[in-house]
Amino acid sequence: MEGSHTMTEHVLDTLKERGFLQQSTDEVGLRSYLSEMGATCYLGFDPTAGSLHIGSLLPIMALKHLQDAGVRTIALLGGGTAMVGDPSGKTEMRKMLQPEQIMQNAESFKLQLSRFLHFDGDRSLWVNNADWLGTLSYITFLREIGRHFSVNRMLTAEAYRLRLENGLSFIEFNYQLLQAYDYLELFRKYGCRLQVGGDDQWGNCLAGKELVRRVESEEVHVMTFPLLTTATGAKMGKTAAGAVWLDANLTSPYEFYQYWINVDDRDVERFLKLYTFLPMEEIGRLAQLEGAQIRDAKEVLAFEVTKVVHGEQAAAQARAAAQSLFGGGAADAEAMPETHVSKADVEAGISAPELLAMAGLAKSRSEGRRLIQQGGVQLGDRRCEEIDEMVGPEHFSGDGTLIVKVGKKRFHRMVIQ
RNA sequence: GGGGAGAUACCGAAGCGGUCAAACGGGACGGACUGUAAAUCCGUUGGCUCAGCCUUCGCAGGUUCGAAUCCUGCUCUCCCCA
Repeated sequence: MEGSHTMTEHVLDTLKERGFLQQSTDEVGLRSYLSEMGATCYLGFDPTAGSLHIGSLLPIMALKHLQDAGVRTIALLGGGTAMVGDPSGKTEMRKMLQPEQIMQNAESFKLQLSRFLHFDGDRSLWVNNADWLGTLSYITFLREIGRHFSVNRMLTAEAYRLRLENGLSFIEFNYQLLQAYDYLELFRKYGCRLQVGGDDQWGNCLAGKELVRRVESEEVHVMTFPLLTTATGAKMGKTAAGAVWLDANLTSPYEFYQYWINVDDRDVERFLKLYTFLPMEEIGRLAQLEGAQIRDAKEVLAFEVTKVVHGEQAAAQARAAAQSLFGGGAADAEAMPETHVSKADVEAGISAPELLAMAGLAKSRSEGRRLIQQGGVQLGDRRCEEIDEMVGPEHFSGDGTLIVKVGKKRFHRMVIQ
């Protein structure tokens, strides 16, 4: 099963060795399917947020691997299913979203995804399940699809057990049927025989597989990816500021890069395999590094992932900024987040806590005040000692900028305008 | 439809008339130590014109010198029975 003829390695082996495979149905059948011409797989995206975040990046990476191996990929946008809401893994019903909101999210998803998957021609498709779910007739749906689902069976599923304790509304109980119907639809329309997704979707995916078998008497496949938690047990991609988004306007390339630099030592190898396209030999070498040298591996990781998401130029810029900020040099920090302040305000003097609040480095002046009291604030190259220190023109350097540092690694640039 | 339980700060959870800006735990943040890591230790964690003041304990009223704590109504959640 090793077969190290690099060029012709089977995608399934690639995915396995990089740690993508969590569960799959009939691996032998799946393997041969993926080798067929015209093999097609789909991945669903839930447009319940305004942007994709790191959590969605893992399946996207997997999809890239599949695409590179010649598999046709379909990105399914859950415009219809988002109207219902997936109860999997949730302890309570999530807020129902407004249709307009969903549509808007869908648009930005498409834009973001097109960075990774090129929706051109027939190789990579973009579909929205609102197109077929939206026009379903309730009675018809119940008669054709609903009758294939056993409530008894659904209730024994792990995904619902949790909710049985806290209450599960009927609308959410229907989610699985709709998702299953998606698979049937894509099988019929595109001959799609593989659905991939996060492992929390295993149950929903299987429901689709079953449905296709019952209705069409055809075997289709399911493959899931692990749901990552960091070595410290936290959910992937969560920071103090919230999720790590793929949208540069929500999480700047610099912050994005920093997220990866700050990853736990124990996660480096795993993440290199999953989130970069570096060859395994290279990753193996980086994984050998020990002690402080692990930082080099983290730099490679951060650079590569940032490159995948934001492009090489942004990645290089983020790296340069990080190196100058943490390497001691006072070099340029283009990629650092910045805030503009008016000349008049600066001349009048801005209190230090106020400045922190303006820059978003503190949620309130009180918080800024506390940060200063705790010695966590640096204005330019001097530590701010007094909570009522006034920041005026003399704090800014010749080019009218002032670098404010909070804690060990949050930098912000104030610019006089 | 009937009966019961409950809604406290980011989360979990104490408090049941004053000493409550609200115990404790987790998380997060700051400091020390380091390698922009982990672990550990110390500190912080409503707002403000900050040794003082203002607004918070589901929402709206009420009792009281005084309410997160008592009363009334409302909203929501959960459980049991139908």
